[in-house]
Amino acid sequence: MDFTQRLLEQFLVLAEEKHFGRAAERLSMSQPPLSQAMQRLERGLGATLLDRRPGDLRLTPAGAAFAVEARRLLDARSAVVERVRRVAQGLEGVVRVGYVSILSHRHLPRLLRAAAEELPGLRIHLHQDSTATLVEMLRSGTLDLAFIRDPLPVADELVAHDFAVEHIVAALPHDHRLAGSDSLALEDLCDDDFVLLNGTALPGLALQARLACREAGFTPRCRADADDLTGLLGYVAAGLCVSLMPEDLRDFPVPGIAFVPLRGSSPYLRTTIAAVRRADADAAVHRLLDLVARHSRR
Amino acid sequence: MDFTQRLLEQFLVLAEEKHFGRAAERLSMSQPPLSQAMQRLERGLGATLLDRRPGDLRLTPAGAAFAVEARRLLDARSAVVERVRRVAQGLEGVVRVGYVSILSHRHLPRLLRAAAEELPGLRIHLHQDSTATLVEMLRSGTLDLAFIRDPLPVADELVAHDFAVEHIVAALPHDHRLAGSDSLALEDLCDDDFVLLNGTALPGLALQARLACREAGFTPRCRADADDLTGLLGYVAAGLCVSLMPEDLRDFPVPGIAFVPLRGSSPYLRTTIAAVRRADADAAVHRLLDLVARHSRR
DNA sequence: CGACTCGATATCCTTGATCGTATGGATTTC
DNA sequence: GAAATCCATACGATCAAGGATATCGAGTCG
Repeated sequence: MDFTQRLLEQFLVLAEEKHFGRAAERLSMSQPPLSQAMQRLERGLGATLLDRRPGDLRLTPAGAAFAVEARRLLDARSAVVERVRRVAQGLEGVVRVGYVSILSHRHLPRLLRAAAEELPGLRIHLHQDSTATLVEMLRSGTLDLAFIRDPLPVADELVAHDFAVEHIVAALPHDHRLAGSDSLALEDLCDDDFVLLNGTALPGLALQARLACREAGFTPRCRADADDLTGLLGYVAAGLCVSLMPEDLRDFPVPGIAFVPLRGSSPYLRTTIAAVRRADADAAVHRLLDLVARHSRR
Repeated sequence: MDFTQRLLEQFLVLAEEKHFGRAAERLSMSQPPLSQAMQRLERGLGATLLDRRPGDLRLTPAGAAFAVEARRLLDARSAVVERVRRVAQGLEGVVRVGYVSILSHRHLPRLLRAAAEELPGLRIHLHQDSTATLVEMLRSGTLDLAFIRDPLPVADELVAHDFAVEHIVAALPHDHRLAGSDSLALEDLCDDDFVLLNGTALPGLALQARLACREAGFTPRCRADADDLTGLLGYVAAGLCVSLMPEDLRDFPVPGIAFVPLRGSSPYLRTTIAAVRRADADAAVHRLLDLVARHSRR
């Protein structure tokens, strides 16, 4: 048995009207084919739905049950159509987003808020990992979108979109002579002991910190190095070194550390990009990417 | 768009196989019509469901969503067929049952237990009322089945089925000379003061009590009468009168009253019948009626 | 480059769903 | 009993679904 939309509709109208003639009229058809359709329906279901007593047509208990279920079937059907269309348009769905740890502090919550407001039907699965792993997941299809540091390793299959720029600030011990300044020039620190990343965890930052110093005309005297940011923070808080860090860290006050902006910004910034597969046709990904573009810091 | 069962099935098989050729084979058809069917489906939905890339066919997000929904639609559809059939066969549904108060104590629980066990899909709506009202509700279609006292008032549209017989017992004050007996003959009470129903509430019992006395060869000296059973019980418990009552009341011990069976049973009983509309085609009612017949006390 | 794979397209056929008009048969109503 | 009402039946027409075969075109692989 195959309930066509039409057949269900015919039954429902008849169940309302309880009169073949009137029902047929409402359905813009003549009465006999309606009779036949109802017979087909009853035959297909193997149950009598209508109690045809002369002068007053009623539903059998089975008919009454079917009227309820038929309405539900029709509703379910149009809900399915609606849902599929929304998914196809990217208004509903799941996007798997990867990001590097730095991003989590300020940009990601902002983005998630915007997405929840603009694309309430979208569910975003978050995954934090290293840039290299994220890129691999993106290529293999485990991720749909990744926020990573600027140099996109393999550009052939992936496309990058600017997302955010982030200034580098100096991190000084509280008792440093410049700790109270509004800003400083990087060369003011040329005689200080530095602690910098050794490049295993955040190669972008490690590189750019050294580049910035070279541009300022000196090679930083590195008294120590560290695997990650917490290592840097430890050295600085201990009052042993100064360091260079992403400005976002200022949102997380660390006892004993002062963050001071650098004057002259151009080389002293790092950019975060949103990368997606070039061939990705997922509409939800593109909606999200569009939102990312509109909410990106330029 | 009209999702035929076949079309959904085709899509689901294709979504599993991810290969037009194999899917067509599993569907016992050739590949081209399957291609066309999927094109029709996509056109109808207004969304691309399949990502046809050479050598590997995938579902788009919309396609994946539709695969889930299509499965649900098919399940819902067969569930509807199943449910309608069960209702048509009387295995599921609602039966509105009326009963007179006396019945509630012993027979009704027994019946409900049996129904819950044998016809678990059946819901029974209970309504207690007087015989006259029940009969009227039955005729008007507000009730499907009614348990009432033997004389069925209007037999033309209704049919009666024996259900239970109930003996009449003597109700004596505790200090009555026969209160301790195992049984007594009604004529032993010919000189006692009686309290009987005046016939407004339970005309059957009122009548049969008097008939029983006449058959025993005396007219009861009525010191009082009452509207209902509680009135009778009051008089008897007060030690003022004896009375005649349905044996079921023995299940509810009343302080100060002794119930003593009567010897010679034939006239001293009342029968409860199950009445239904003669023309009722509701399968559930007939299932229940059949169960009633099998569980009736003969 | 040629064979092969795989889905799309072209073309045709069959069938059943769906509708129409005309009519029959049962019941109610006046 | 005649008229009216209401649903079922009979019969014919149409059209789209659903299928088959043959072929094309794109991409893959040895």
